[in-house]
Amino acid sequence: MASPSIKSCMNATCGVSTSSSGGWRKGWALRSGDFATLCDSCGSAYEQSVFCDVFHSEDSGWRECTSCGRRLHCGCIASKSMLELLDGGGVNCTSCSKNAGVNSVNGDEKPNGFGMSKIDDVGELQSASADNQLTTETKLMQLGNCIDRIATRNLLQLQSSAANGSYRKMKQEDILPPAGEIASTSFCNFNHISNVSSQTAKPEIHRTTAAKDLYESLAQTNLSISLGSSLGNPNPFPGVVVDEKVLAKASPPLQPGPRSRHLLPKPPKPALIMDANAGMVSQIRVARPPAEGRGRNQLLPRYWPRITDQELQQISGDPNSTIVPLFEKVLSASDAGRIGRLVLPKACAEAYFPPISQPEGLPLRIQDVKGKEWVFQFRFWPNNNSRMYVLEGVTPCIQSMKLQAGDTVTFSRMDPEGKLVMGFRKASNSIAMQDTQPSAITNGVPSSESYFPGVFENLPVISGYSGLLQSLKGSTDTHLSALSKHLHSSSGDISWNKSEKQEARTRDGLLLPSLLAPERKRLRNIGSKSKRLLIDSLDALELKVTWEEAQDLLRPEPSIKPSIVTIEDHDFEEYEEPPVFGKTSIFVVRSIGGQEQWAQCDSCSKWRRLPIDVLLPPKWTCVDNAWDQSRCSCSAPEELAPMELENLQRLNKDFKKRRVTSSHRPAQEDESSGLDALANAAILGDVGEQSTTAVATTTRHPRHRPGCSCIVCIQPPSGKGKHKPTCTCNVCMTVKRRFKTLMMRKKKRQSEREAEIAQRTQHMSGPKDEADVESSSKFASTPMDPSDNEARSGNELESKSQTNNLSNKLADSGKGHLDLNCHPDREEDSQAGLARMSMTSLLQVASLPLETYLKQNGLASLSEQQASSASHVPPQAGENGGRIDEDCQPASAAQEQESGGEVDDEPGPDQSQNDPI
DNA sequence: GGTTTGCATGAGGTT
DNA sequence: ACCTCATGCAAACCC
Repeated sequence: MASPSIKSCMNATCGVSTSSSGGWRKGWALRSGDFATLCDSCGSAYEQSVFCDVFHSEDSGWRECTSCGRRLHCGCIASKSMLELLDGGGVNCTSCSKNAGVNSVNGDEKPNGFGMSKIDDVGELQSASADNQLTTETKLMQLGNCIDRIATRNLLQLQSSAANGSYRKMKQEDILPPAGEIASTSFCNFNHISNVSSQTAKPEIHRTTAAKDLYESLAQTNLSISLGSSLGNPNPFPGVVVDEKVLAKASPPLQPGPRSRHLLPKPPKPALIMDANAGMVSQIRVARPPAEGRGRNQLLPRYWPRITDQELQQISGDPNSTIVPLFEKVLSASDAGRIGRLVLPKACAEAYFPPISQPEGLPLRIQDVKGKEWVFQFRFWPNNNSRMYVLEGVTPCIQSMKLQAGDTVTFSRMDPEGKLVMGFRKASNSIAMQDTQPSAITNGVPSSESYFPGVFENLPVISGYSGLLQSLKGSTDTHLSALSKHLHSSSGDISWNKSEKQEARTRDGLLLPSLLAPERKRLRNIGSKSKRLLIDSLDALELKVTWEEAQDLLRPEPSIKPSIVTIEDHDFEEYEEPPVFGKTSIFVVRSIGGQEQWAQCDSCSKWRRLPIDVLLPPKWTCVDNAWDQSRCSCSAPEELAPMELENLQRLNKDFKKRRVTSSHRPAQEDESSGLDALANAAILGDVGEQSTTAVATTTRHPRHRPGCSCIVCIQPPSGKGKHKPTCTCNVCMTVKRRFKTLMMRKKKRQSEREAEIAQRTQHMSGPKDEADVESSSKFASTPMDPSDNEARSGNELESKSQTNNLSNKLADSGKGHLDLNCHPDREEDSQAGLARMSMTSLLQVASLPLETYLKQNGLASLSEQQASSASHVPPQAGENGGRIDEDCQPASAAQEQESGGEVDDEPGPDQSQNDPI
């Protein structure tokens, strides 16, 4: 009961002195029942020496009457009005009107061990009185509870203050009471539990609901706790608004005091249930110092559970169960991997999980939010002079929760039962964002992603919490995710992420500024520790997508011509200026009309023809069409003929589709891009006017515009080389065609020669067109850059020259370009200078003759095919036999064309595709 | 050959 | 300087 104001740890090696101001002792945790005291610093227990004079302790959200031992949940009980805090640190229950005396601790506390002793009725009142009956363990737990309560009280106070609008900027760290304080309490429970061996949680207890509730409550609890603790206010009154001053003062003391070393043998303590301060629903996610646990002090802020008060509140919806947030951890790649091992923070493991002396550890039963119980092997590995704790067999659980690296797993304890509850929070972007922004406030609600502890540190706490949603990505979401459901419903402000919905995460958290600080720290820690995660998670994907998209929009300055650099016989474009962003457009090359650029209005979606050298801004509408007054309004009809429009749209659609797909199958898609360009070009040509060629935008490298057929762009990405037999990417198609072509050629060589001759003859007339086409195709190929578009299709060489500008392209028309596509094998093909023909020529050929050819051969469908899949390989390989060569060689193309049907047919669309060879 | 298990290593963080 | 923990690695184990 009454105790000296100052006590020193009797452990000679510790000697930590603590003062009991207002009944609050720093560095000491009360153990239940026996009145033993644990030194938060060294973990030593002194059963006889130190008595806690103040038993008024209140776990967050819970208050215990020091007189009658009744426990009141502020959430369910109207609150503070029901309680009366005593200066001495005691709490009086207004219902009994008894003075809080010293008594305290007695049994009221509910032992929470892990499933150990349950004090069932946590509900409103628990009679501590029963204490007598309580076993020592129970008592211990109670003690722990007491401690927790104390912490709670502080928290409550803080909360109340917050509620009152007296928010203060507080850094969690500062504000939060030393984890130890709180932790110790809960801590006790765990230990206690462990000792008891009743680790296994008791299944019966309210699972699902409880879990959810718990989570929520936890969140709240934590918050409250953190607050309270942080405050460290001696102020007993929860309801009382705490002055900033007080808080400030409090905070220091509260701050984590000496950390006990894990190594120190700490007596198992019963985990205390942190009662959520129901009354205070804070939506803010706060890193809450662990309520109990011997090692709570030791816990790094990053492991502090971050649960919003709301969450906790909701979780604790069931008055009978209290959720005590224990700790959380951001899953690392290893944790989320298939190994099935979840590395537990040592401090957390030792503080909240049953003590284990053998590496084998013991099975730990943990219930997930859904109420499903999982059994993990809690064990450790000797590591240097320390231990590495792990939970084994977590894969199923993690998978069921769909967790991945970067997501956060939260461990809480459901008090009455002492059952361990596992929650999670989707990190999604969070990780990546951690360091980044505080932002992400959607509709006033910060996205979980935005949860950045650090960010908000300085922010004033909003009384309602609701206002502040900070997304600590990791933190909040985790617990919340589980609770999210409740939260959503309950508080519109905060949307908890359901594990499944990443979206949710964004909103979950409201962080108290004060708490935020710790989070920040935590974030820092996390960031540093899991840098990989940043990239691994969804973020990476997002980034990738963004990048791809960006690529599409990257284009060289229209007015800038690249310089051609030849490296190992390959020409590459070099631009002095960096690429610029612009709206994706489609370039169409018309044999007759030259090149055209088409862009779709962002407003009416109509396609408008633009000068080829125009570079559109990301957002472009008809109104911006300064080049065609007749179509500078969305009301103006579309210029394209139905067929053309259809093709154009199809092309565009394909392109987009490809892009999307590419994101998932980068390798293939990318590869095909160049070919596709040709295909597209061919398609357009087919459709609209035979001569038109459109090239879808694709770009693998910022400097290689869409349509670029350089070896870099055409090559499959390194490491991706595996293409399924059914792969229809341009590369594969090309290869196939080549093969067929070769075969075909061998068979028909002679006959083909003749045919070639004939074709060439035909071609003769075509060359001009080709030239146009080539040039055009180049443009076309590069949607982005008219100039650049060397036909993706193929020839880089040509493309090189072509790449430059349209003009250049035109001029170049593939002369002297090396055809990378050419097969060394195909000596034949390459033989004639035909090889040099280049993709461009192929394109040309393809575009014009192809159609005819296709029609002749019934290939008309090609265009369609292309439409369906630009990369589609023409089934008509047979015919293509010659074609294959085409791909490789311009010559072949010529041949094909010449051959008339053969070459042309495939070439049609395919050719374009093939061209890339 | 693939997976699991246990330990070792070392970067990063904390004291 | 020390501690924690994510990850790598190899032996053991399993299919």
